[in-house]
Amino acid sequence: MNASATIKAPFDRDKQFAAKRRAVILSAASAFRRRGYHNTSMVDIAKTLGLTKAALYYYVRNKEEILFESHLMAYESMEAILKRPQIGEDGLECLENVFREFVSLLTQSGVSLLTDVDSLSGKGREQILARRGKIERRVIKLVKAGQKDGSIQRGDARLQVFFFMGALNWLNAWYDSEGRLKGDDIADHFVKQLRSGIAADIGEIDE
Amino acid sequence: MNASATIKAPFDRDKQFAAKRRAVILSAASAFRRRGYHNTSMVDIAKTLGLTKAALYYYVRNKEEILFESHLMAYESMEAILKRPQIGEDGLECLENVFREFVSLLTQSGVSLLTDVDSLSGKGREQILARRGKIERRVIKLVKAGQKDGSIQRGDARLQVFFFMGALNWLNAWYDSEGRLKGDDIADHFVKQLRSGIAADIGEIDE
DNA sequence: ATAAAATTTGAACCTTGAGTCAAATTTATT
DNA sequence: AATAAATTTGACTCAAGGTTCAAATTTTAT
Repeated sequence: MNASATIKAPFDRDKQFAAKRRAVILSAASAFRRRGYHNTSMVDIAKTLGLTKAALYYYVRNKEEILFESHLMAYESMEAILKRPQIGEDGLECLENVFREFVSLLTQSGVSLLTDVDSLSGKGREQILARRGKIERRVIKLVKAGQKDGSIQRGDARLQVFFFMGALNWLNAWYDSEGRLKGDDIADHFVKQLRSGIAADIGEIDE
Repeated sequence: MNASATIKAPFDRDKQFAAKRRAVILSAASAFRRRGYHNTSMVDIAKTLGLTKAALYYYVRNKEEILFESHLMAYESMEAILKRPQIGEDGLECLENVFREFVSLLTQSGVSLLTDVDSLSGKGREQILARRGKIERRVIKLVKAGQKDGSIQRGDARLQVFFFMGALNWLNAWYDSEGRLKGDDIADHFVKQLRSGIAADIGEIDE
C-alpha cells in the first residue's frame, strides 16, 4: 500500500461507517413514518437491512438515538432549504419556493418528517423541539415579510403557517412513493393551494 | 321502592356504567392525542381518573379497545356532522360549514382525532380505516359538487381535500385548550384559509 | 499467510407495562 | 340490618422487545 492509501484508508473507513449508520437511520425513519416508532421493533429495522438486531448497536447507541437522528435529519434538511438565498419576487413567492422544496424533500429524498417527539426524553427532546420551533419561526417570518410587502393577506401569521404546515405533516401519513401520485404533481398542487389560501386578494390572476 | 323505580333502576345503572366507560375513553383519547398511544400507560389513564389500573378493566376489555373506541368516537362525530342537511348556498359554502364544525369538534367538544391506526389490529383496524375512508370520500364528494356548481376550483379533489384535512389533523397536535387561541378564532381563520385556498377565481370578494 | 481491526451474531438479560384474579370495599335493595 | 350486586383494589403473572456481551466471522493490512 502506498502512502496516500495509508492516509485515505481510515478516512474511507469512517465514511463507510457513517454511510451505513445513515442507512440505518434513514431506513428506520421510513418505517417510523409508515408504522410509527413504537410499532417498529429493532428486529424490524434490522431485517429490512439484512442484519440482525444486535448489529444495529454497532452503529447506534439505542433505539431512541435512531428516533432522535431521524428527527434531526429532517429538520436539518429543512433548515438547509430555509437558509438558501430566497430568489422570489416577493414574500409570497419565497414562501412558495420553500414550501415546494419541503414537499419535494418529503416525497423525493427519502427523508421522513416525524411527529412523535414525545418518545424522546430529556436533552434530546428539548433539542428537537428547539429545532422545530426555529423552523416554525423562520417560516412565520417569511409569511410576515409577505404581509409587509403586500403579497400575503394580513392576519395571524402563526395560524396561516399552522394551516399549510399541517398539510405538509399530513402528507407524510398518506404519501406512498409507490402510489399513482407523482411527487412533483403533489408539489405543484400543494403550492397552488398554499398560495391561493393566503395570497393577497388583488392582482392574483395565476391561472 | 315503587314500580317505576324498580324498572328505571337497571336502566340508570347501565347509564351510569356507559357514562363512566365513556369518561374513560374520552380521558384516554385526550392523553393519546397529546402524548401518543404508546406513551400513555394504563396506569396513566387510571390515575387521571382517580382510579387504579385494574379498575379500568371493569369498563374496557383491553387497551386496544380504548384506542378503537377513541377513533370511533371521533369518526362518528364527524359522520354526524356530514349527515346533517347542508344549508350552504353552494358546494363551497357547504364545505365551509362542515369544516368549521370539524374544527369546533376538535377544539371544543373534547373529542380527539387520532392518527395511530397502526396500533390497532385485525378487524378493528379494518373498521377504523373503513370509517376514515368513508368520511374522506364524503368530503371529496362535497368538493366535487362545488367544482360542478362552479364555486370550487377544478382539479384533483382528493389532493384538495388532503391539503385542508392535513390542517385539521395537525390542529390536534398543537392545539391546547388552555392556550391563548380560542377555538372559534381558529375555526374562523381556518375556514377562511380553506376557502380562499380552493375557491373559484371569479367573484370571490369576501373581505 | 497471518495478524489485527472491524463487523456481525446467538444467546442471554432486564425492564416495562399490559392483563388477571380472588378478595376487599362500596353501593343498592329488601 | 342483612344481603346481594356492583365496583375497586393489591399483588401477581406474563410477553414483548430493548439492551448487552463474549465469541464467531469477515475484512483489511503487512
